Amino acid sequence: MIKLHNTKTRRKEVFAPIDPDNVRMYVCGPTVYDRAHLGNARPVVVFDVLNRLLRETYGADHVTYARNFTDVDDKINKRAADSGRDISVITDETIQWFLDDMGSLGALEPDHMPRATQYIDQMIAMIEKLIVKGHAYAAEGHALFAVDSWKEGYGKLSGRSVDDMIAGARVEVAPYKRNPMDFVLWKPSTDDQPGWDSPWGRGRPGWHIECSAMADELLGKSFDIHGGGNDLMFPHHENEIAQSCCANGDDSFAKVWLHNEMLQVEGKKMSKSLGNFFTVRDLLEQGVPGEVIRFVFLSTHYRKPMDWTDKKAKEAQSILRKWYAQAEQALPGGTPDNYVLRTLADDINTHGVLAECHQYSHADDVVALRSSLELLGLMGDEVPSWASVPDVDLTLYEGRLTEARSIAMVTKDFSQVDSLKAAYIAAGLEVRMSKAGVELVPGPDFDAAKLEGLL
RNA sequence: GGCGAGUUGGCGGAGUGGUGACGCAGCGGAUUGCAAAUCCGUGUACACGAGUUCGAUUCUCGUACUCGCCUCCA
Repeated sequence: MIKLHNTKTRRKEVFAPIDPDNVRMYVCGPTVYDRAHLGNARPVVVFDVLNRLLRETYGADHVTYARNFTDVDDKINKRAADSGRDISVITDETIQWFLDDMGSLGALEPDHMPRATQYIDQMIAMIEKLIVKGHAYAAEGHALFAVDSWKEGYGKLSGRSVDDMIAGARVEVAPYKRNPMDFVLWKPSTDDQPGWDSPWGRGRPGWHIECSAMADELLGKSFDIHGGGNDLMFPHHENEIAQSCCANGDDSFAKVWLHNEMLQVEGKKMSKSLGNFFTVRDLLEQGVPGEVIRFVFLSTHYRKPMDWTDKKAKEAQSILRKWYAQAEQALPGGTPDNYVLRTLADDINTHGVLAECHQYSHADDVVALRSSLELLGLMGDEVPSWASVPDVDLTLYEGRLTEARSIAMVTKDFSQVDSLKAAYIAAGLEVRMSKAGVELVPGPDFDAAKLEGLL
């Protein structure tokens, strides 16, 4: 039994799919004009975990997950104009970057990854439908959604009314708008901007219509889950709902709305406008493994703000290193423990699963540990190379230290032992001495070159 | 100004109407030639005020503070 916090009702609800044989989820993807910053990655990881949970629960063949790429947008146009590069070159490149970076975080690719530019016809059709039904109108080359035509529904998701919003509105005041809150479905393009022919002239779609059109095309008029960052709640998701529900003529569209909280840096939201952002690629290049980033993300519940700190990353790295060494002893593909599944099913309580992993690790239950890590997407068929223990034969070095030690036991002069030990530690080895003998274990900073000449 | 989310021990961070996770760090001990690793033990934490209740950190209301959205943003 999966429970999810539905933004629409502001409550945690038991999730009951419309059709258990085809559970459908749509998540808002990126606008592709630049490398994804770390904040962009949070929803990707959150909904990747949910996707895995749904697949585990309903069967991998009974889940359809769609996430879009917005490849028509003024930010892209600006990037093209500034760099002199072709729009398609920029979007193709950025999409591949995104997939590579998110792949590094262990995110499975969705079943559908529609690009907005491939669904222009569907968008135009939906806008025409809205106009026919009196929910939209054409004006000066634009097509606009008329919020007054759906006053009873507009603003419900984000808990505001049309009248409230107009009071403190900071929206663009355009003479062709009937109501200041009306938003653009279609806008005219100049000759140097990308455009498509439409009943309202050559132009391009507004931002929100693509998600409505693509979700309709790929998932149907009603589907189960719609997700994204909570900064999209208004206006983006509100506008999507308005478009889809009015086009469909009922209150269909997504049943459950999920929103993840923002990622923060130094207590402030990471965002492009604040300039306090860094990319996933930056972190990977600094040597922070994708699994570590994922672990840090999963250690905070998705509906709470999360501060990214170096301390968390370091802690995550050493915990994962320890876990991988244990999990390696189990076979891949095990069935997740029931308790773990129940925990994760409780509104995606990833932290709870990690807490359970600590218990498994402590009890050395390598089978349960491995299946849990796999469920969270922290482990595949193999231990990540950064965490795997180097395959080196240290027998001779162990013998050398054992010998020095047994002599010292008699002479009580440990200087030779201490200097050997120091040299081994300097080479990144962990030195374990006990009555049973000497054991050397390569640590994260192991450097075989530093062992030369020590025999 | 409007709307929303949040406030848990040194830090991070779950959860619960009644015997108060877990991780990291700290402290004490075992172990060790000394260590490391490991193991055992250890913390009278739930912003404040009022209410409901036999009993609230957990429910309700209010106050303060923090954060987010209302403009491109995940």
